[in-house]
Amino acid sequence: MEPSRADAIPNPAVRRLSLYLRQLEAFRQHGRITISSRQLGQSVGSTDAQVRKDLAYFGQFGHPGIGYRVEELIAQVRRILGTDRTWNVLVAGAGNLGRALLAYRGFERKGFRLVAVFDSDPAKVGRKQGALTVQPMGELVATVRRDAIDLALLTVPASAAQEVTDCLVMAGIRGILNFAPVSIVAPRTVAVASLDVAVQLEQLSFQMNFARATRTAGA
Amino acid sequence: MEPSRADAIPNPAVRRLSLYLRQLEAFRQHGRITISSRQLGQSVGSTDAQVRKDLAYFGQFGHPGIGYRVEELIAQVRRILGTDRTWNVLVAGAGNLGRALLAYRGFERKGFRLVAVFDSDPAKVGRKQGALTVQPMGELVATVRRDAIDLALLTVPASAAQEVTDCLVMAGIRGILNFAPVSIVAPRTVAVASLDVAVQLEQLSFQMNFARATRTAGA
DNA sequence: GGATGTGAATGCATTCACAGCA
DNA sequence: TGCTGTGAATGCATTCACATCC
Repeated sequence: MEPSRADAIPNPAVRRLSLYLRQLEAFRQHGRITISSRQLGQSVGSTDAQVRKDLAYFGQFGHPGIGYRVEELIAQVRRILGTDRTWNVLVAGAGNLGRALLAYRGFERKGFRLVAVFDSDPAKVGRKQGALTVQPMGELVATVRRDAIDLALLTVPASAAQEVTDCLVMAGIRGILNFAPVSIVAPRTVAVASLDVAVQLEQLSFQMNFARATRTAGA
Repeated sequence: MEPSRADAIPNPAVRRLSLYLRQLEAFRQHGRITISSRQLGQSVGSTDAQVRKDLAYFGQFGHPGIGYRVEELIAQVRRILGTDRTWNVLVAGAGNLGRALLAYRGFERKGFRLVAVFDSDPAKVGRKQGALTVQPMGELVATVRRDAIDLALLTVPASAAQEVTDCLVMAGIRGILNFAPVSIVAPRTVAVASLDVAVQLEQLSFQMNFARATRTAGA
């Protein structure tokens, strides 16, 4: 079905897939039934050829003369990204950011369910955080296993990031989204992505100096 | 000094510059005086040649036989990124995320000072948020001018993102970091970067399906 | 010896442009 | 006619490898 060798697929293409999906969902909400590669590309600041090429890495989803059927393409892209299922996610770190993420009700619709929250601070353990209760780190392994948790949002302070990462890896987590402003190291069997606000601000700062705004394509 | 045409500089190089800076600050904290391109590259998961090439776009900062002086290179990179000064930043949207960002004390050190917060909800206006008081949107123009604010963190719901963006642009903001899970459009004179948690989770999801973890280089 | 800086070579990603289908 | 899918051509970014300097 898909090319079995994922390294044949340009990484930038996968990033754009997420953006296409976001736009497609917006188009669906507006009642669009079909959409051309040109329109989809324009909506994410890209070209028609780019859209077609990106999608073609994974199969033939379009209909010549018509374009792409919105509903159908959403399903395909979700399947490709692996969000045609629900991933269970934990939050490591019940600070301001962790709590803000827990309160956000938009992940479920995207295929991610926040099912647990952990903190090493005894003062925070036991507190209710929405529907969830903050658990001590000691329960990590058991909870990950019991609730079949695959992903972690790492929202601890920079100083604790690596230590907690190691715990997550031990517990069997397979993917980590790191919000701490440090690099973390994990075995290559564990997927890691990072999201550092300061880094993005620096990119903006640079763009503002050289007015040639090259527009950082969404992340 | 720098090449005057910023489009001669690969965009990925600028992104890596931020990561180098983060590592350099860590090395400084550990007391390192000099560092080689190899060591710096390794610390961000890159190669020595890549580091040298990236830096060489902006000048000659190294010392053959020695490497780079940490303190000196930090200063240079900050100058390149434009964070050798302090940018005044506002937060648009005093929801959970906005408040979490306001509470974070790490931006100042990086050259970004959060100086104002706005919300359209009358119930939130007037509330204290740390040192700041939530202001109504109507005061946007005046405050941006008075406090010389250049950058905005956009933390409003998706449904309001475009409308508030338009207000920010009107008020004279020159850069926007968008946390809402939608594309926003702004004049090309305004720098825009986006930071969508769901998008990053999707990238992780993809990586986890094709175990060939290509490791999303920090953002 | 141990580093940098940099042209040249390679490898990727994007764009072009067109055959083919509805 | 309108649109996709795709080889071929282009353009960018990364890597190599070496002259150069402390």
